[in-house]
Amino acid sequence: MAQDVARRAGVSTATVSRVLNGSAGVRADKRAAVIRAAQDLGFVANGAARALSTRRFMAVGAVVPNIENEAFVRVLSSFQDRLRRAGYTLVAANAGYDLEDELREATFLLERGVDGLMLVGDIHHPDLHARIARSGIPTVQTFSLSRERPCVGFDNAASASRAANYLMDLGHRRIGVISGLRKDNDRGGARVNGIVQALAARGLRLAPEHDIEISYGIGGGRDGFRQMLAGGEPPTAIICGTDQIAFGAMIEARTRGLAVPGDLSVIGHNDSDFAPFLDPPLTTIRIHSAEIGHAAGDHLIARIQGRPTVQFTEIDAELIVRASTAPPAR
Amino acid sequence: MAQDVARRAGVSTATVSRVLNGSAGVRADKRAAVIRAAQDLGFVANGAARALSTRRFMAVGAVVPNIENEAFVRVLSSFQDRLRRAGYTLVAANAGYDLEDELREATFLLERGVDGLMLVGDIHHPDLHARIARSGIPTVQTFSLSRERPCVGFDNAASASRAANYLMDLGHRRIGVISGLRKDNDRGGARVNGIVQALAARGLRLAPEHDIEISYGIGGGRDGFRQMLAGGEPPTAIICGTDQIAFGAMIEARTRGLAVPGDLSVIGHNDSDFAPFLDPPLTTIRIHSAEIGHAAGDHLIARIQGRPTVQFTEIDAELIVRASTAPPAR
DNA sequence: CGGATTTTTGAAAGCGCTTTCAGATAGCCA
DNA sequence: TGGCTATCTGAAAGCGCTTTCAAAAATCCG
Repeated sequence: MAQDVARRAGVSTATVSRVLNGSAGVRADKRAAVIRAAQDLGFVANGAARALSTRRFMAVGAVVPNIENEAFVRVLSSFQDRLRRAGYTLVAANAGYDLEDELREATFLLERGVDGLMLVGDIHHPDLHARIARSGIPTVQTFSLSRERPCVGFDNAASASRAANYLMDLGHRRIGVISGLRKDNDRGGARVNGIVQALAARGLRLAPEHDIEISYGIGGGRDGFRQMLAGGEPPTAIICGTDQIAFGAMIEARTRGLAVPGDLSVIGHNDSDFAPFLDPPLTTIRIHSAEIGHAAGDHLIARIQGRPTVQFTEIDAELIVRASTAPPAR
Repeated sequence: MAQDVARRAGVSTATVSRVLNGSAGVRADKRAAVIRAAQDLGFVANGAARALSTRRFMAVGAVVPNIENEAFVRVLSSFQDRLRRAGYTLVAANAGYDLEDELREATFLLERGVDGLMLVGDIHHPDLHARIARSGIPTVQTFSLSRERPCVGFDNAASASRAANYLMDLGHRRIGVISGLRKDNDRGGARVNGIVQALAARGLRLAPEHDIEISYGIGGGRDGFRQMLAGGEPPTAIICGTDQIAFGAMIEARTRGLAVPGDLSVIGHNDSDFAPFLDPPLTTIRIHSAEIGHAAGDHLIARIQGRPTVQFTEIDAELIVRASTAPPAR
């Protein structure tokens, strides 16, 4: 098809290619002729041929645990933003919190052809890195930090610790945790660990009946808190893995006649859209999704283009204090 | 690289290709040898070469107004589900409710190489269809119906009408609308039209001060309702373009001392996760996102593979009645 | 104005697969 | 076992670009 353009413009395909790729060294009149011809014909280069020839796919893959999860979507969106600017396409895939599936999806992307890959978290299928290494493309890990591999993320343990310390500073001693499923999820695990450590540092511990693991969502939060109440003395404060879980827990608390924050302080994670509008407005740990996505995108593009990069980027999470937390009742 | 496998297996690349693509007619022992060799070498076919050779990209594009919008994400997710089953990759792009941007993104996908394209809604840049036609790939329109082009969607006007009729059956006479921005958005427009028609059918009209257009989100909903109250006699019921808007309106109503549904009935759109958990639980129009995505995916795959399809698929939206609607106060 | 440079240009060689087509093998039956 | 099919297999021709390399054209300079 570049043939057609070449014929119409009275030049060779080599010149067509040069013009369309903006390389210098084409006389102005020929350049104009090519552009005209391409326009007239509505020429659209064949991406596969170009990719085959240049050995560049102009595409970057991303494998996230759940495309429907707000936190990941926000990061993907800002990630894509940066890719597009550099002329790259984002191809996103769903791993569904399962290492086998993640491996399968990543392999699929590798086969399809991508120039770089974004992954979430630290825990992967044992074969994943070998396979990526073999393909020779750069990778960036997001949402959690790593010493071994390039990453853009935050210290999940530290930010959860901060939340726990904040609650303890308010005077809470019985603190509970409702997290999403932690199997194959280093972020969730790290958060709980951070909380456990913070508690330990002040001589407290996370009671097993206050350590609840449920599936994500508002319904999960309700179930989780119900479960927690079933286990003896209730906590005076809880830290939830997401704002949805926190929302569910607050609903359940209200149903049980517990006032938030009077009888129960609640902290969420992610600062979802609705968090400031809950009743009471939810204290939560805000992840700077846009910055993570931008940094990850910039990093990957730079690596693909062979520019120097930093391997470790920490984007601090932030505790947003609203009205769902208060000192415990006397 | 298929070279390497061929050499190692002691066959030609033709046979390697045959084995790896599952085509019949390869003797069992050679087949096994090829599979072994491929495995040993960790062979991953070059997608570009394959695409160039087969003239198939094994990718499908989708351009949605906003990747961060729950309704679109859910459809994309189920759409992708079907594509993956058929071995296709989804490449999604953001149009941001702007026709120029949509055109640009669609063109980008076309260049990159996709075998099919999913679009949202009926209103597009005048050049879009010409460009798609030239590329010769099948397209499917989602979220709204069309007589001209293959589509999978629902009748936005009819479902909004249904909501209005339901409110009128409850006895409401002053009904307001808070919609998202309607510029270049046929769905929003159709919904308002549906409501206007339903009202007209019963001799009512939508007062201009009760027809509010705001940007999406909870904050938008609050602002919208505040604006509506500023315009004279308040409505006894409102229909909102999304559940987020409805949520915002409910918050604003409560702030103003209006009880829901006592003083104000509220209906949302989309049946978001949180809708059943609001206080009171939100009556809303549920869009069967998963079915839309599946149907759109199946349709496109069938077209790509040259199988017969139906051109018009209506997936009915459904009014989910919860507690945010009631007869108006006397 | 002729020769030395510099700038442009096109022919042709890939890129790594798939697929056709004809030849090689294997299988079958008399 | 020979002759004839039915199966398999590999050589080679693309797929539609990019890019190298050498030749052609334009420009420069003494």
